[in-house]
Amino acid sequence: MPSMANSQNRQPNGAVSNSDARRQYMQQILQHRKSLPIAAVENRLVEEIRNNHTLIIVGETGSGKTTQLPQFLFKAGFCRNGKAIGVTQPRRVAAVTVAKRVAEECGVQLGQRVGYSIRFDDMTSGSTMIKYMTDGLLLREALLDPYLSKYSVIIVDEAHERTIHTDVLLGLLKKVQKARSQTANESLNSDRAMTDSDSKLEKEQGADLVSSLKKCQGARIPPLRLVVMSASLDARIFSEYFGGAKAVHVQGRQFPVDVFYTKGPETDYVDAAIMTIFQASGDILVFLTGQEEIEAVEGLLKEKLQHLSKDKQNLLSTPIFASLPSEQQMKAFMPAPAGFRKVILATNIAETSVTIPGIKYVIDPGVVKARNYNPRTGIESLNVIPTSKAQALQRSGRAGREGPGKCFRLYPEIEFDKLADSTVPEIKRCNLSNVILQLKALGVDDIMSFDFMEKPSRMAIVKSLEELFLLGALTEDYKLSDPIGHQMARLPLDPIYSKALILACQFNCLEEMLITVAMLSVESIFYMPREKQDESRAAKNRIASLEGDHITFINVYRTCDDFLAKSNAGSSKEKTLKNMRKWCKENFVNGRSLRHARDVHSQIRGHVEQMGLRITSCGEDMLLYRRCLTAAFFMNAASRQPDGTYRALASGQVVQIHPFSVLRGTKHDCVIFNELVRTSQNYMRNVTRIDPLWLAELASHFYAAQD
DNA sequence: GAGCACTGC
Repeated sequence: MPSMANSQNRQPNGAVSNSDARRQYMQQILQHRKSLPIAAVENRLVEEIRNNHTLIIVGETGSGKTTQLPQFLFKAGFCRNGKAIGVTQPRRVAAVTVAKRVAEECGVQLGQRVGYSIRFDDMTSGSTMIKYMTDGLLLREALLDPYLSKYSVIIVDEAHERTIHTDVLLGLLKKVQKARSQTANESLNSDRAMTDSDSKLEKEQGADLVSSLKKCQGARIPPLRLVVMSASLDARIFSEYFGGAKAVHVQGRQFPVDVFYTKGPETDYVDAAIMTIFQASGDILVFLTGQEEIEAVEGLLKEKLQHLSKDKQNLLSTPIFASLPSEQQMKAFMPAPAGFRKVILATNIAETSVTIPGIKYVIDPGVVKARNYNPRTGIESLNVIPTSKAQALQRSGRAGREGPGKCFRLYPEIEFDKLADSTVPEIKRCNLSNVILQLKALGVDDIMSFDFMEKPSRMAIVKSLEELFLLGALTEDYKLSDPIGHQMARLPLDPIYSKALILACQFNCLEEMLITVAMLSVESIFYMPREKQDESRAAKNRIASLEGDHITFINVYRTCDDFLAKSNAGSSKEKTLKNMRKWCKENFVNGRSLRHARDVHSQIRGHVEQMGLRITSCGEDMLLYRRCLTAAFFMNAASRQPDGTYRALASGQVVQIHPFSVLRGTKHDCVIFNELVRTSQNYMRNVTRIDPLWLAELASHFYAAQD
């Protein structure tokens, strides 16, 4: 996409009037829109969507589908009934940037006809007709409006990524679609928008389809059109899922990327990557598995450069990974100084989440660190595994954004053929408690027979149902409990954190627990660069609580709050942000994470207040607070064995305190933790010491059989 | 001396 800065405020030499400049600019935009591959099939797409309930669009990168299709549909009158076009994205940034772009193309103010809505940031109004949003947000909307009645069309973009939200959303949309065509028919077929396909669909459906959705009595909602957009070549799975829905292919526009393979297998891909870096001649993007590996390669590169002649030292390496503070991430986006070439050492973040300009070469070792979840043990693991074919293609595509590029895959071509076509959908790799709670709140009682695109294992479903039951969210017959289950479903948190809040109200420490769940809901709070390990560790120890990580989080949150209150009473928002950045830097706290935690905190506080829970503080009585933690996280308790190891009480597994925990190296009889992660060993993350007697007292239903 | 890929409500 050519960069077209908004020229509205730029008076070109004063020679052209403002309105002329604007006209010229709009003309330029129109030309650009017409040149997109999708423009050639506008009429056909509009017709297909008019005639089909569901349409699958396979659009390659650069086809313009995300920005153009909603505009086509708006123009074709899909909003005439006052209903909006919703477009979902897996990522926040995408929703925001695309909405901004489309508002500009339409010549309207963002938040008017075109807007976006993501968590913490709603840029929509009553007049918004094209609404971009995250898929998770639309799922939340469904809790309040089960028919999604304000939309005439929903476009699910990037469906090939198969995030857990996309998968659940597709299942839900299928249901909503059927239900809505039924209500449309119930209204005496008076809706002229009814088409043959609507009545065909109505005949196919069972009588009880609507019964699981809350009935919207007397309302006449027109049928819902659904468009599933995917970049994967395989449209079949989507088409089959939607009863043989029609699929349309739209060409993309990318520069060619030559792909090279190694002759034989590489024993050491880090070594091979470094060799390849020195053979390429432009800006390079190297995909590595994690922070540790990136830092190792950085070190090796520096070492190697020192042994080269001066004229060959013009290489600048920059790391980028998610937990890197944003100021340092920015360095990857800056052009290298004249005469230098840039090597970006990146994790998966550079696959889809960020696009680094100027990349001509991609080095792909063919591995990725991926999360896996074992429902039996409740342990998450991070393993280095081969990428999928789709992932390899995505990576190589990063070299062809601005011109022809090259991709070096550090494995032989026959290995590529052996790779899985696509990555295992997230829904098969994670804990389902949250998803199940939401489905239950949407009226889906029988999870086992819910029409998932890809069904999670029976074990995973059963385990999560069990967990929700133990938390009191479900009754004995696995129905959503009242009020606890309903309250928990309303909170945008892991169910166990929602439960902790409800309990904290009874323990009079809701203020502390609000901070806790906010801090637990965000990415790592402490930042520990390898080269400043001692300094960062000292900073952490200054603020740490001997009781454990939970109280340490409260300390961090409150200390920063106090600092802000003292240093900028009454000053501007920018000043506050600046002060916060300063405080974070001095204390080796990740500013992005802490800001995020403050956002979560205020959002959740709002929800909790709305539920009528009283926010009280336990003051200095942290014993009370730890008892409350015990009551909430009783399933995650571990006790120390005579041999010094810890054993998780629920599963009996040997576990250890995570090296990042403030309790690392301490010896307490009993602890609670938030999650189990398996890397080189089974680690408990976020740990607090408790009295073992509290377990029997506060979670007798779980520990009844124990002495 | 150990060790957290990436999203999202």
